Amino acid sequence: MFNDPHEYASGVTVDGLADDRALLTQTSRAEQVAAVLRARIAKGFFRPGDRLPEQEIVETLGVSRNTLREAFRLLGHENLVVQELNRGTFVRVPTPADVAHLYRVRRAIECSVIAPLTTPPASIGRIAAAVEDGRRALDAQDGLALGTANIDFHEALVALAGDPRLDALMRGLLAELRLVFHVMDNPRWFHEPYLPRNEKIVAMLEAGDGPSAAALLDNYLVDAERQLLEAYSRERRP
Amino acid sequence: MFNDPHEYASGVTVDGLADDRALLTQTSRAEQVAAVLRARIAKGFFRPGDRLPEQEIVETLGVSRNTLREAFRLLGHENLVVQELNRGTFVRVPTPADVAHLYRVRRAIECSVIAPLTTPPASIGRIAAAVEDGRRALDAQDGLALGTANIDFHEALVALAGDPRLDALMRGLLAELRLVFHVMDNPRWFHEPYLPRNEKIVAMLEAGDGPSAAALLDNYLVDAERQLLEAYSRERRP
DNA sequence: GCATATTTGTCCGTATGTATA
DNA sequence: CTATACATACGGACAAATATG
Repeated sequence: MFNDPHEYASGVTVDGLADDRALLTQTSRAEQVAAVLRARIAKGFFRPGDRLPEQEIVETLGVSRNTLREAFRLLGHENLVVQELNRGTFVRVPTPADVAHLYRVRRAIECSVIAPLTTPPASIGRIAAAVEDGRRALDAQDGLALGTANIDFHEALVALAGDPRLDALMRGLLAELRLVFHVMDNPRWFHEPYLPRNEKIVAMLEAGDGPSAAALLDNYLVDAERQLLEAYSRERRP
Repeated sequence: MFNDPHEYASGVTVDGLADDRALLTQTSRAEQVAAVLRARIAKGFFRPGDRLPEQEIVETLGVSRNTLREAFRLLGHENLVVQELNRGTFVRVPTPADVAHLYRVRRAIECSVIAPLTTPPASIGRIAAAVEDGRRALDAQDGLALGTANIDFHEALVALAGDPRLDALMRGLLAELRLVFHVMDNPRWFHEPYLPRNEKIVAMLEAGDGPSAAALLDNYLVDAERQLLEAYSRERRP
């Protein structure tokens, strides 16, 4: 098929196109398995502290143990699971120190993205849309959707940098933060008080005032961290 | 010629690799193997673009393919190697976009650590020591030691946060940044102009003026990134 | 504390597919 | 086009550590 000369339309150049084939379908089994497990963990099907039994997962997914173990290594490096030698692989149970770390990095990253802005960013639509989603979720008393909208908001903020690797870093932080909420008994309305602040940040960005938006966001995240740590140490199951 | 296994690994040396087998004794085999390869990459024995031949490494280190593949997954997740499906594992060749990303995160993290400081930090000794090491290296015309001292300086800065996970994050960034210098022809004296700035930052921290130190560091890193990107696109081998 | 069953850690053999000379 | 070397993935094996009764 790729070698059939009739496949080529005259006048069209495909020079170097083959180099990009790697971008199409090329993903290893281990990555695919990791993606499946990552999704299960994110949705809370696998809860923090749960052991992930090799044999059972191997039989369910129809992959070999070696492949699954490669996937475990990936997730371990993402801090979504911990691998205890000769004991197995467990969904990570974040410590308060982990929470502090996550918020520390979030503040540094998110604020550094918006602080330099002096004009309204072109792609502010996605940010505003996330806030509106949050408002609708709040009106509909949908705590889960409110949490999702909040995550979208912060991912959209970081996306302003136009740095795909920064997006990936942020996704990892938020994925880990999700574990914190899965540990808590009642995380539903945690994000409620922060929706008005999100709206104010959008307004400041639309006014081209990045520094003020960053300052507000910084305070916001400090407050959120404190509130979360209080609730976390109170609610989390040992 | 066709049967010589070394023919495949043209440019890759595994001489002395067996010496590092002593490191294989503490945690899981995969982590140990990853540590060995990480060290080899950091020191430039494996250069950016080099393929890491599975069979040869397996034979040299005396571990199974499965274990080595787990180690490769770890290194891939650290962005030190790229795994091209059915082609193999290669030491990563950073792009200019990667350099920009690394400096973006460095600026955000490092500045966020020292900006809040209002009193001289207790553990400033390690920072000052790194600067002094740099001064000695410069006097001794030792470019390699100068680079090492510079890395120590920045790691010590981040260590002020007292966050082990932040230290690990920073180590990863600097490990990847090392790849950039391994690609360049003459990175030896790149850090020279920044030693005086390091000294000034130490002075500001000793004066308890975190915000000024952070501002200086931010400018510093912007300059370094620009200079590095210029030199990188000029010097890097294709 | 002991014996047993289970699970993990690691290695090996092998079949299949892919890329390259 | 063929041949070859290599990577991918699977399955089986066994020792070691852990969990269980």
